[in-house]
Amino acid sequence: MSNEAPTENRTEPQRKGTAGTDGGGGALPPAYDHRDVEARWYRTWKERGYFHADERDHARPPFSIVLPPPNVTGSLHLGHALTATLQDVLTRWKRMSGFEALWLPGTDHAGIATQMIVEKELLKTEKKSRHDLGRAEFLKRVWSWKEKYGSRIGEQHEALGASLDWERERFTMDEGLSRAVREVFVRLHEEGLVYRAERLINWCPRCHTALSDLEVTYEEGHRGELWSFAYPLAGAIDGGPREIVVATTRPETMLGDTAVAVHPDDERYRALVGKKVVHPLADRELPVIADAILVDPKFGTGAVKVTPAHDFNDFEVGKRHGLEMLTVIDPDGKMNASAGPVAGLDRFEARKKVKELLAAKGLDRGSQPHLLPLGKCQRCETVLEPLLSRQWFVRIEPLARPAVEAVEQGKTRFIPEQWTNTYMAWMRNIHDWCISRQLWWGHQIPAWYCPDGHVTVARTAPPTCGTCGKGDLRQDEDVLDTWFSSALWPFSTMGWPEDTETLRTFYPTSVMETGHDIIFFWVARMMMMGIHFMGEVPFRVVYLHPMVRDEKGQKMSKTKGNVIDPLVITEQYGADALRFTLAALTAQGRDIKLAKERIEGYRAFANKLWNATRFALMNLVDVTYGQEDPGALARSPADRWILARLQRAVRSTVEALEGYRFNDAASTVYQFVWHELCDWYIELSKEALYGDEPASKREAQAVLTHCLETSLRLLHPFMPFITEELWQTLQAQVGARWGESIMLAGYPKPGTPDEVAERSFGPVIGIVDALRNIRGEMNIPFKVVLRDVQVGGLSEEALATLRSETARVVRLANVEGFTLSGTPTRKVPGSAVAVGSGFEVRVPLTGVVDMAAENARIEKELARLDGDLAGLSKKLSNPSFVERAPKEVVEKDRARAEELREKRVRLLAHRDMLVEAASADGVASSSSAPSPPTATPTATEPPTSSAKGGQRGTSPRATDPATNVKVQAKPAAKRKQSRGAGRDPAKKKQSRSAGARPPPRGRQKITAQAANKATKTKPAKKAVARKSLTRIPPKRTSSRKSSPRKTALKKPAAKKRAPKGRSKG
RNA sequence: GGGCGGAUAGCUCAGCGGUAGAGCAUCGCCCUUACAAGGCGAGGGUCGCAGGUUCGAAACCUGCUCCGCCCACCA
Repeated sequence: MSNEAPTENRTEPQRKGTAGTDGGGGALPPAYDHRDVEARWYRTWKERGYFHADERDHARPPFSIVLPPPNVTGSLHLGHALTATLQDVLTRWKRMSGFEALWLPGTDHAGIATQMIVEKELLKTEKKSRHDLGRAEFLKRVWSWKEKYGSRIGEQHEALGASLDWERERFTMDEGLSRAVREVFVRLHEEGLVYRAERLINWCPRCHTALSDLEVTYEEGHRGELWSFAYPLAGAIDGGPREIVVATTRPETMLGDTAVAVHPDDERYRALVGKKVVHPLADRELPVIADAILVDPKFGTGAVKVTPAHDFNDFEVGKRHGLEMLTVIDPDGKMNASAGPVAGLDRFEARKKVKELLAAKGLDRGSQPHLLPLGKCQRCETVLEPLLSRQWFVRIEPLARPAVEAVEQGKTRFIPEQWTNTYMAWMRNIHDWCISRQLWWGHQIPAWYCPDGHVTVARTAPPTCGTCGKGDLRQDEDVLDTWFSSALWPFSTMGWPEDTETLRTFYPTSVMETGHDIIFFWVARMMMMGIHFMGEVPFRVVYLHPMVRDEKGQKMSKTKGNVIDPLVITEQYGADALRFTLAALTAQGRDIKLAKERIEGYRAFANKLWNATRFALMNLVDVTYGQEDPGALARSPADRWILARLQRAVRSTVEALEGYRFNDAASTVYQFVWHELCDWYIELSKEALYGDEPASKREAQAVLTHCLETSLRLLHPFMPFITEELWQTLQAQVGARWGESIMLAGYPKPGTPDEVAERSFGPVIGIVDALRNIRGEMNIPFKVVLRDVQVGGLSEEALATLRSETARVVRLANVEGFTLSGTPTRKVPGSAVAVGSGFEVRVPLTGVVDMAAENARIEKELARLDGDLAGLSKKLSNPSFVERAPKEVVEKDRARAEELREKRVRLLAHRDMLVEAASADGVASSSSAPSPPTATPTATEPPTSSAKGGQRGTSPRATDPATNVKVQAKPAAKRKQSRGAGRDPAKKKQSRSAGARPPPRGRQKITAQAANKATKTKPAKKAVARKSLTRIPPKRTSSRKSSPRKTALKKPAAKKRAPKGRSKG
C-alpha cells in the first residue's frame, strides 16, 4: 500500500502558522479548522494534475463517470452536492485502487431555463423582450450571461473537493458537442427516425413552445367542474329525442367540436348515429358518430363532444373518423377567429362566456364538481394547451427496443434494482419524442427550407435545396429539446463523432450516477442514443441516488425557498463534513432528509480524527517509521487487536463501496475510527507510549501510525481534505515516504482479520466495560483508584494486559486473578461485582460507597438476567423449537442459557456475601440505595423497586440450588403484566417497580424472583445490548453485512456478553 | 385508475427469519496530560393496524390505514 515518494522536493503547500505550544511535537492546533485546509489542497491537487485521466494509459484499468451536467446558469443545490459527493467517492476510491479514473465535468445549456432567466433579466434591466433585440443580439446576451455565470458551477464543485478532470470540461453548446448534435440529427433523419409532422402537441402559451410529454407536469386533484350542455338534434323526429347532452371540463373547446360520439352498442343513441346535431354558436352541423374506444357508455350521459384539435383523445378519434380538425385557440392561449362569438378572448374568459351564451339559449344542463388532473408547463406552471402544430419528432420505438434488450441482458444494471421496472415500463410504452422547441437558445435544427417549401437536412448549411436545387434557403428557426444534446453526453463529450482514444478507453462509462427523477428525461435517452450510435450501452451501472429534502421532508425548490446552498454549509462546517453526511445518509431506496445536527455530528468526527492525529504527532517525536510490517511487530494483545479490527473495517468498507452502500461504508469507517481506534486503542496505547520501555514504545508507535495512516486512506474518498492534510503531516513527522499525495496512495486492501486476536481481547474489553459501569452507576469518581480488584476467568496474558494497559483507562491497582470455577483467592466482603460470560470482577468498595447501592445494582442485574433466562427457558422447553429449529440455533441458545445460569449463580453468591458483610459490619445504608433493607440480614431482597414497597424476603441462601429451577418457574410472570405494573409517569420507574404483582405469599423465593423478573423484562436487554454495541468491538463494528467469519468470532468472548460484563452477562 | 417507496427510541435513520440498533437529543458523573466539536455511565421502543405462514416474524404472505413519489387521453 505504500507508495514511494518519487519527488523528494515536494511542493508541499504552506501550512498556516503552526502553534506548537503544546507539550509534544504536535504542530497542530487543538481544533480543526477546515478553512485553513480545503482551498489550499484543492489548488495543489489541481495544479499537480492529479485529476487528469490519461486515455493512453492502458496499464491501469479504466474507470469513468460523466458528471450529469448542471445548468450553466444555475447554482448548485444539495442534490448536486450529493451527486458530486457520491461520484467523487467512487472516483477517488477507484483512482486509489489502481484505476485510471476519469470523471468528466461539463455543463448544460438548458434551453428554456436559461432563456427564461436571461429574458427576465432583460425585461428587468432594459424593459425589453427578446423580440426587441432580435435573435442574433439576444443570443449574444445569453452567451455573455453564460460566460459570466457559467464558472460558478465549477467553483462550487471545487469547494466540494470534486476531483473532476477539468481539462476535459465540456458544454453542450460548444463547437464539438454541437457538431455531434447535428451529426446525430442528420443520421437519424437519413434513417427515417427523425421526421417532421403535424400533430397535436403540448403547447405552453406562455413559453410559446412545444413541449415533450415528459415536460408536462400533471397536477392532481385540481378542482374543476364537469359542465353539461345540450346539442340540439338537427331535424329532430317527432316523439324522438330532441337533443344530445354532453359534458365537458373545458366548455370553450366546444367551438372546435366537429362531432359528437356515442358508443356503438349504446341502445339509447343507436338510432342517432349518422344523424347531425346543430352547433348552437356556429353556423354548422356536427355528425353523431360511434366510437367504441373513446366512449364509455357508463360515464356521464354516454355521449362525448369531440374536439380533434384540442384534445389528445379526440385527435385520435378525428383521425379514425376523418373529422375536420378545427383549431380555435391560438398560441397565446386566446380564442382565434374561428371561435366566433368568443374570438379574441383569453381561453379562461371564453370558458365563462361560452357557458353564458349556451345558458342564454337554454342549453345549460347543469354541472357537478369534478376533480381532474391539470397538465402544466414544467418550467412556468402555466396550464398547457394541446395544439395542432408542425414539429420535429424522433421515431422512438426502433431506438427503445434495443435499449430495453440491453437491460434485459444485463448489459446495464440499475441500482437500486427496483428502478429497472420503472425504466422498462416507460420504455415499452413510449411515444414519439417531440424534439423541436420554439426557442432561440439551443441547437438550431439543421434543416433548411427553400422558397418552395422543400426541406433539406444537412450537417452544414446547404447552398441549394436538395430537392429542387433552388437557392435562397432559410434554416428552420426552431431549436432542439435540451435533452436531445444531453442524450449524447457520454460519447459527445469524449470526442464523437471522431473515433478518439478517449472514447476507446473510457466508453462505455463505468457508472451513471444521477437522480431517479431524470430516468426518462436522460438515462433512457442516453441508453437509446448510446446504443444506436456507439453500438454499446453508455454505462454498465446506473446508480440512482435518493432525493435530498429539507428536514421536514419537503422537496427543495426555489419557489418554496427552502433550498440550501451547499456553499453555505461548506463554509460553516467544511466540505468534508458535508460530504461525509451526505454519504452517510445515502441508503438505497429512501430519500434524504437533511438536518443540520447531522452535519454538526460529522464535523465533530472530523475534529476527532484531527485530534487523534494530533495525539499521535505528540507521541511520535524522534521517531522514524519506516516500512516495518506492524503486524509482525505487534506483540501486545491490544496492538494485535486493533490491527485485526482495522482489517475488518477495511474489508467492510470496501465491500460496502463495491455494493454502492455508501451509508454502510461511511458508518463503518466512522465506527472504527471513533469507537475503536480513538476510544479504545489510543487510550490503551498511552501506557506504552508514555512509558520508557523502548520495545513496547516502538511497537505502539508503529501500530498507531499504521492504523491512523490506513484510516486516513480509507476515509479519503469521503473526506478528501482533512485526510490529505493529516496524512501529509503525519508523513512528515515520522519521516516516512508514503508518497506525494494521499490521492495517489493505494486504497487499503482487505486482508484477513486476525480472529484470534479479536477474540482474545474480548474479555479485557468486557471487564473494562464492567468496571466502568460500576463506576458510573455507583458514582465513583475517576480520581478514585479501584484497589485490590479481583478478576476471574482471564488468561495470564489477558490479565497482564489488564494490569498494564488498562490501568489508566479505568484506574485500577493491585489486580489479582483467580480461577473462575474456584473460590476467590481472597474473599472480599463488601465489594462490587460484575459477572460476565467467562469472567468476573470484584471490586472492594467498603468505605468507598454505600453497599446498599451495590445491592440495588446487583438486584437490577439479577432481574435482567432472570428476564433473559426466562425467555430462553421457555423457548428451550418448547418441544417444537428443539425439534424443528436448526441444530446450531438450538445449541447456541442452550449454551447461552448455560452461561446465564452460571452467571446467575455467581451473582447470587455475591449477593450473599453482601448480606454477610452487611450483617457483620452493620453497615448503615443511607445514601443512594433506595432500599435500606440491604443492611438487614434478613431483608436482603430489596426488589429494586424499594420505594413502592415491593415484596421481599427471598432467602439468599436458598437461591443457589433453586436457581435453575426457579428460572423455569419464572415464565409464569408475564412480561406484559409486569410492564403494566408501573404506573409511574416516569418510565424507568415503571419498569422497575415490582409492586404491581401481588406477591404470592406462600413462597418467598419465588416471590422475590417474580419481582425481579417483573422488574426486569425489557429494560434488561436494552441496557446490555447498548453497551455491547459501542464497546464490543468484535461484534458491533462488523455488524452489517459482515462476512461469514464474523459469526465465528462472536461465540467466545465478544458478542453480547462481553459488553457489559455485568448487566446482561 | 395503475405502479413504486416509506411507516422501528423524542428527532433523523440502519436492521429485513433467530434474544430490538446507531447518530443526535435527554439524564447523571467527569476539564483523566489528543479532542468539552470531548470522556464515562444511564434512561428511553406494543418495530403503523389486523390476519396468516413458521418452532420462531420488525423481518416473509394477505388485507387495511396513513405519508411521499412516478405513470395514466375517462369526456
